Amino acid sequence: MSRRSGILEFAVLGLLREAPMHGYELRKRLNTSLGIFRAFSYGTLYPCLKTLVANGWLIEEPGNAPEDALAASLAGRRAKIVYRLTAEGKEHFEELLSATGPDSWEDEHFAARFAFFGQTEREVRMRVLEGRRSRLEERLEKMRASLARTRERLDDYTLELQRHGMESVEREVRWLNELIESERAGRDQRSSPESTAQQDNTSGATGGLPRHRGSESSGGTPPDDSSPPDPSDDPAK
Amino acid sequence: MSRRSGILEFAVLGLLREAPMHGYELRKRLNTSLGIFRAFSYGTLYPCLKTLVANGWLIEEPGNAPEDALAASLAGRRAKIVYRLTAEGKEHFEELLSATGPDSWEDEHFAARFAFFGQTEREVRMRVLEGRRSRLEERLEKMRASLARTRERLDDYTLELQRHGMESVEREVRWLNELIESERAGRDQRSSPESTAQQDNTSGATGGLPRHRGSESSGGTPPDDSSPPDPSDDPAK
DNA sequence: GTTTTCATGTAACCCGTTACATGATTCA
DNA sequence: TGAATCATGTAACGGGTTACATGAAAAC
Repeated sequence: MSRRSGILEFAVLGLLREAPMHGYELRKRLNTSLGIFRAFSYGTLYPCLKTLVANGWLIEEPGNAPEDALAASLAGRRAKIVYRLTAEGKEHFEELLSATGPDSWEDEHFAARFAFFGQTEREVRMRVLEGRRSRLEERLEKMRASLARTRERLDDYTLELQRHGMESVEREVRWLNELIESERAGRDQRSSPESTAQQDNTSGATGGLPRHRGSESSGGTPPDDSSPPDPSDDPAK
Repeated sequence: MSRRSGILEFAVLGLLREAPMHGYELRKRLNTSLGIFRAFSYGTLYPCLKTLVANGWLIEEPGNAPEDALAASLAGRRAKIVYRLTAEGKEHFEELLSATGPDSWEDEHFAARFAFFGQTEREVRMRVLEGRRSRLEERLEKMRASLARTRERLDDYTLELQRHGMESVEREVRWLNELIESERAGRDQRSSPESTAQQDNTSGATGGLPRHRGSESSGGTPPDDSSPPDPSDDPAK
C-alpha cells in the first residue's frame, strides 16, 4: 500500500516543526487542519511517535503548563508528553521535503506534500505539482482507453459513473494547471532552503495563489464552538 | 474499515448475474468496467469466490470452450473454472440490492451500488442517492466548521487544499442533485423487482439520465487494441 | 461528585496484499 | 522452442484498527 505510515511520519514531523505538541492534539490537527487524511487511530499514532523518538528525530518533554511545573515534578503523575522536533529531526524533515519520488504523486501522499508547501522550496513544489499532473494524465489516458474499449457494453449508469469519475480527474488537472501557472508567475519568493523560516507562514508570504470567487464555501455556521462531539473524532465508545 | 470485502462480494454477484465468468476475467472487469475500485488482488478474489460457493450462491463449472470439452474430461488438466450464479445467489443479490444501510453512502460502497443501478429498483436508487447526498452534506458541514475555526492559523497552501477539497464535495452534491432530479422526472420505468431482466441493460432502458455536453472526455486514443500491457493489471512480477 | 473531555498506551485481531508455486495456451 | 499471457491458487506477512486499560483535568 505504498507505506501509508510514511505519510504519517512526514505529517507529524511537519506539524511539530511548526510547534511542539502532544499526541492527542497532533491527531486532531491531522484530521482537521490537514483534513485530507483518512483518520489515523492512536494505535497507529503513538507507536509512530515512539519510533520517531527512537530515531532521534523527536524528544519527549514533560508538557505541563508552567504553573504546575513543580507539582508535576513531585509525583510520578502521568505526564502529558509534549513532542519537540530535534535538530536531526528538522534536518530529516527537510530531506523528506525535497525528496520527490513517484510516491509523491499518489493521492494521499500528494495531499500531505501539498499541505506543507508553505515550507517547501519553489522548485520542489513545481516538481511535485507537475508530477502529480502527469500522474493524473496517465490515469485519464487509461480511463479513456478502457472506456473506448467497453463503452457499448455498458449501461447508462455505469457510463455515467465513469464519466463523472473522469470529469473529477480532469478537474483536478485544471486545478493543478492553475497552481503551476501561478507558481511560474509568482515572483520567485525564496528558493534558499533555510530562509523558509519557522513561524513565517501566516503572512502572505506565498505570493501568488490563484484567487477564487468564494463559491458557497464561506457562509455556513457562525464560528460557535458548540460543535457537537464528533463521533469520528472519538475513538472511545 | 466497514467491510471492504463486502463490496467485493456484492460486485462479484452483480457481475456474475449478467453472465457467468471465471475469476481472472472477473478481476479484470472489477478494475476496468467498474474502475471505481481500488484493485483487488487474487489473494482476495479467489478466497472470496470460495466462500460464495460455500454459501451456495455460486457454483463452479468446468469452463472450457465447447470444442475441447472431451479433451477436458479426459485428463485431470487444470480446469478453467467458470462461476455461475445460483438461484439462491440471485435471490441474495436481490436482497443486497434493496438493502440500504448507512454503509451504502460511503465512498467505495456507494460507487459499487451505483454501478449496479441498472439492476436496481427506482425507489432504492432514490434512497441511495439521497443518502449519499446527505452524507456528503454532513461532511461539508464539518469541513466548513473546522475551516471557520482554524482559518486564520492556516497558510495559503493549506487553505487552498481545503478549498479545493470542499469544492470537490460540493461538485459531487450538484451531480447527485442532477441525478435525483432526473430520477424524479423519469417516467417511472420499472418498479417491479423481477422485470429488471438479465441482458436488458444495453438498451436505453434507463430513461432519463442528465445529458452532458461532451467535455474532452471523448477525443482520446482511437479504439485500437494495441494498448500496452497494463502494469497495474499485472500482479505477477 | 460524577460525567466529559483530555490523554496515553497496548494487545489482539482482521483484512488484504505480496510473493510464491504451478500449469495451460497463445504467439513469435 | 521460448516468451508472454491466461489462469488458479496459498501461505506468510504487514499494517492498521478495535477494543480495552488507565488515569488526570475540567465541566456540570
